[in-house]
Formats: sequence, structure tokens, C-alpha cells
Amino acid sequence: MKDNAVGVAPPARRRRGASMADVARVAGVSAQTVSRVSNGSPDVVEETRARVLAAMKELGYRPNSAARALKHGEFRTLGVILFNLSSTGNVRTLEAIAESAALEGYAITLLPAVPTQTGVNGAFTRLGELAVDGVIVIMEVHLLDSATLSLPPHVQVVVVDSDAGDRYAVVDTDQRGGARAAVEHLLELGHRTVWHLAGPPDSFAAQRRTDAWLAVLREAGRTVPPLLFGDWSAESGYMAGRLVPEDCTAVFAANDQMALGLLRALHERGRRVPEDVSVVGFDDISEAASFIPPLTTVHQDFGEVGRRCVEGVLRQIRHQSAEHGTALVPTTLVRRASTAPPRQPR
Amino acid sequence: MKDNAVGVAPPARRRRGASMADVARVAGVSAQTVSRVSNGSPDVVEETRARVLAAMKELGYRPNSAARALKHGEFRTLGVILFNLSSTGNVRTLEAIAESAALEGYAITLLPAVPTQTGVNGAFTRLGELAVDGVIVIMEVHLLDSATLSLPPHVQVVVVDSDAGDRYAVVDTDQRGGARAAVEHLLELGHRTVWHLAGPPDSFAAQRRTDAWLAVLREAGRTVPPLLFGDWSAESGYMAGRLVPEDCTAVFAANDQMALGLLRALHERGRRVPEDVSVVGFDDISEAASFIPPLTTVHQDFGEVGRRCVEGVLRQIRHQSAEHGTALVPTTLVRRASTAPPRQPR
DNA sequence: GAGCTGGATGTTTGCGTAAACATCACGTAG
DNA sequence: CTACGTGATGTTTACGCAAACATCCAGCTC
Repeated sequence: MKDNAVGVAPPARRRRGASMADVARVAGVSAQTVSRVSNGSPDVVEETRARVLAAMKELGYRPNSAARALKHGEFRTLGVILFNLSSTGNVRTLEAIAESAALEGYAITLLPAVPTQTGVNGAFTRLGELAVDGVIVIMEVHLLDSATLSLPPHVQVVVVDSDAGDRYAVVDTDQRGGARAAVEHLLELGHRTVWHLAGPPDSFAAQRRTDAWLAVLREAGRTVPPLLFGDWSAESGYMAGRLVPEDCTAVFAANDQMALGLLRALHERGRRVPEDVSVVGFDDISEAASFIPPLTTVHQDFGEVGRRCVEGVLRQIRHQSAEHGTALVPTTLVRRASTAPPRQPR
Repeated sequence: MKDNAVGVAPPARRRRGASMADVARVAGVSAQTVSRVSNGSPDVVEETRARVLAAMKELGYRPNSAARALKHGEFRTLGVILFNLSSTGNVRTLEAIAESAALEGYAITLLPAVPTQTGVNGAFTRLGELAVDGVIVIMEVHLLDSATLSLPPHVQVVVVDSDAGDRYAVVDTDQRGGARAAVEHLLELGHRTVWHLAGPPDSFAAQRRTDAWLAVLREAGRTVPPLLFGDWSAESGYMAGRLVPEDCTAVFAANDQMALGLLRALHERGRRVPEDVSVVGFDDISEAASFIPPLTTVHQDFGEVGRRCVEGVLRQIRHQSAEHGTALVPTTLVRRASTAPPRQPR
């Protein structure tokens, strides 16, 4: 891309492409007829249609969606606000959102925000000027609340990963159910108690997982070991793994990345998984089956989350009315080789 | 999201939001003055401005970007066509693209395509109707070529992961350089030769990495072991890892996921890394440092790739001229614990 | 006080499209 | 032979915004 090449490059053509009027002129018909052909109206005689299509091709006509949007009053576009694409969950969800949206004829506009006050404000400011009919927010809603700019009116919203079901339509993975399944699985194997490597305290998902872990231990009347915290990263899981005491036989990590780090720390310390320590993760990232050993983990159906988000916003857009309530997407426990009964269930 | 709730939800208001005319009426000024306030023109007296702003707030006015785009003839939006978000590279690149674009005041529209003839065609059809000023294509260009619909005129393009530098502006990681560094590193450690776990043959990036591996071996006059193929997934790396013969002391995997699977296969076979076998990956995904053992790998600067893409399309948009040529983003070898000299360098 | 200057505001216009309505040619029934 | 219906096409209009141009008025100068 060294400077602009001279070769084939067309010499600064007319800034705007051909319009209906241009096509109409070439085809010798009215602009309206071009519009009809463009929209597949049946009321055009075959010969005329052919002439118009030829003219379109000749001029490289491309319908101007701005004009169309202006006329229709809708953009057929959804905005997605998120902090980053570094978590598998966000990415998988986004992927599913894009897919379902495409199926419905909607495009997706990305609105990356940095997780600071100004960052979120910035995203909302841009959003205000954006051509979207609805918004899907993939982040904890308290950040949304603390934004000084509120969501623009006439824009419908669905939120992922939040407890704001009383104010917004929320779609979320069944965090509690997944975490319960993980901890109960470990208890059923015979472990006296289960340690927990939690995610960052400001994450709603992390909180829910921790809550459920605590609830299961209490219900079973087990001692509750101290909490370990990570920041979702494998590195933080590794650090935590070095703190786990020798008498710990089971750990529930709040996500698979941290579980990976944990596995490495245990490996380095000579503690075998699952013989000495059982480990359960959360997410079921695609690599989890190739960890050493293959990780038992809670599978999240991100595809379903994405689909429900799109479904939700579109319904709101069509009805022109906000909804609320939380839709939970169920999880399943995937049993692999990182869990086993404790060696001496003393 | 159980049915539409009745509570706070506003009762099906007017479909479209307030327009400039509405604001103008409420504020008792002309529409043009509203426009001036909206665009921060200095030629508005303080008192008038305040009145207009108040009216805007009262009506929840939001500028209609379709109208603005129609007037300006540009959308300030870039389209990104990609197959999936399952590869780290694509995701990281997309993230960087979104960020740089936002910095320049451009929004990003996602165009997921499925990697089939019809899928690609579908994406291009949608693209044709899309409100974008330029497009970044993240996929091998031969798929782009085989699409029966070509790219719409007046839309500028930058391509990632391709050798079509003679026809498009291409931005890519220095695949050859990275692969060379990996293989040379292994030879320098004293390995007699290096096996290669390649990516799918239809991937341009995979081809380049394989080419470089082959070139280095030939230049050094080493025997060239048979190629192993994977599909980028950890699982495929695991399968390949079971085929590696006992006398193999070094493997260069075409990406980190496959390296992960390879590590597991070697572990299960009782072959220690790096004592018995050295492994090098490619990508430097964030988890690579937490593999068992931490993976030596080729670091790709996806952020830079994304930034250059945006820079490239914007330059083309501004000059209204297509460019070509390939911009290579350098790589660095990250040495971790998965490589060491062979035990008996016989 | 006539003429001028310049800042603040208003009016006109057109971007490309498509709905609503108008027209036109042709065939057919009365 | 005329009136009317029908299907194909054309004309008008408005969507919301902002550039270009027009106007108006206060404060000057001479």
C-alpha cells in the first residue's frame, strides 16, 4: 500500500454513484419504474424490466440506503455496545447476534466502549448519532446507569449480563444453575468441600456464580473455604493456583481461562488433576476439551443468548414498546477428565 | 421478557422521533437555526442556543443520520466482511478495526458470511444495499473472486490475509518472516529437522507458513519430514499429535490452538515438552503463556493490522482512488518454555 | 440621517427514494 | 361506437437535513 498506485485505479470519478434518475434516463423510463424494478414489483412488463436492469448494470447502480432509510423511517440496523472482544462469551454472543440479525435482514453496527465513565458516555454519544433501530448492550448495566447520557428515546434495548430485568429486557445465561451444577457435581463425587476461584467482583456474572457456589455449600452444610479472586485471565488463574492449600481437593473456577492457569499452577506444584485435585470451569470454550487434562466445565449456549437478544429487540421495535423481565438460557455440565472422586475421602 | 410489560413502557408513541422542524417550532426559531445549534456553529446567540437546546431536550430530539448521510453523500461507516469470529486472529483484528474506526468517527458494520459460494454471494448482495463507504475483507481473496457478484463500485476495499496485492490493497501479518523465525529458532537449538503441523491448505496464511518452513529446511540442507495437516482447531492438533513419530524432536504448529492439542497428545503419550519434543506455535493468543508448558510462539500484532486496514480504506475513501500493494506487519518470536535443545543431539 | 457593515436568523433548495395519485393505451362490454 | 376497466407507466410529493443564499437589524461613520 505504498502510496496510491496509478495503474487500474479510476481517476477520481464522480463522488456519488448513479441514482435512480440516472438509470431512468438511460433506460428511457421514469424514476418510479426504476424503483419498481429495484423492489421487484410485479407491475412491470418484462421488456421494460430488462431495459432497466441493463441500465442499472451499465451505470453500476446501487440503491442509496440513506435515502431509503429516510423514506422508511427505519434503518434495519441494530447497534451492539460492548467493552471488548477479549472474552469468549462476548465474541460468541456477538457472532450469534450477527447471524440472527442477518437472517432477519438487519445489519449490525459495533460500538466498542472503554469501560470508564467517559468511555461509556462516548459510546452513547456516538450511539445518539447512529443509524440504529435498536441496541443490544453486552455489559453490566450499572455502567449504563452511571452514564450521564441516557439512551436515546425511540431506541429499544436488550441487555446481556445484568440483573436489571425490572427496567430492561435482559437475556442471560443461567449463571446460578450452571454454577450449582458444577459445585453439586464435585460434592457428589465425594469432595468434602469446594474452593472457588471467582471472577472480578464488579462482574454481575461472577457474582452470581459465587452466590450459587456459596448457596450449595451452605445447603449441604459444608465448610466454606476462603474466596480466591481472578480477573478472568489465565494468568490470574495461575496466580490463584499457587495459593491453593495442599488439603484442597476440588476447585470451581468461574471461567475456563482461569481454570487453564489453575491447571498449570497445579501441574508445576506436582499436584495431579484429577487424582489430587478436581477442577471445573465455566464457559466451555472450544479449547477446553484439549486442556491437560480435558476440562469438565459448564457449557453456555451463547448462540441461544444471541438469538434471543435479536428476537427481543426486534419484537420491541415492531411493537414500539419497551419490555422487561429476564430470559434465562439454560446451561449444561460437560463432564470431561478434570474431575474425579477425591483419593482419600477421609 | 415475558410478553410486553405494561408498566413504564411508553404507549406506542409516534413512530418517528422529533425532527428539526418540531424542535424549531417549539423553540420558535427556524429549522436552519436548529441545524446550526446541532452542528455547533458559532453564529448563534447564546440565548437562542439555550432555547433550542431546551426544546431538543424536551422533545428528545435525535438527529436523523439517514437524512444527514443523504445530504452529505457519505455514511461514515465501514463494512467488515468475515467468515467467523472463531479464530483469535479475526477477532483481534476486528477489535482493532473497530477501535481505530471509532477514533476517526467511523462506525463499523458487520457482515458475517458463511464460507460457501452462496454465503459469500449473500454477503455481497447485502453489502450492495448497505450504507458503507468502504469495506475491509477478512478472508482469502479467491473466495471474493469466485463470488458472482462483484464488489459494488464506489466502495473502497482493503483485504486481510491474501496475496492479491496486485489488485487490492492488502494488509497482512508477515507470515513468512514469522514462520522463518520459528523454524530457525528450533534449528539453532540444535534440532536436526523440524516437523510442521500445517493449517488447512485453502488458507493463504497456512500456505505461507508452510512455504517458509520448507524454505528454511531446504536452505539448511535438512531432511524434510512429511507434512501434518490440521484445521486450526485444538482437536485437530491433538489428532496430529498422535501421528508424530518417536524420533521427532521439534514441531512447528501453524497456530496456537493446534499447538495446544499437540501438547496434550504428547503429554498423553508420555513425551515431555520441551525435554523430548520442542513445540512452537503461531499467533500468541492470550492463553499461550498458560499452556503446559508455556508456549514459545510467534506473536502477531493484530492491533497494528487492524489500524493499517482502517488507515488504508480511509485514505482510499478520501482520495476516491483504489490502491494496491501489500503492507506487511512484522512478527516477533516469543520464547517461553516449550522449546529447548534436543536431549541427544546425535 | 443616509449609507454601510456585519452578525444573527430565515428561506429556498435538493440529496435519492417510494408512496400516493394521475395518466394513458388498449381491449371489451353494452 | 362509446364508456369503462385494467394494467403499465409517469408525476408529485415528502422524508430530515444543511449548504447557499437572502434578509433583517443594530451600531457605525461621515
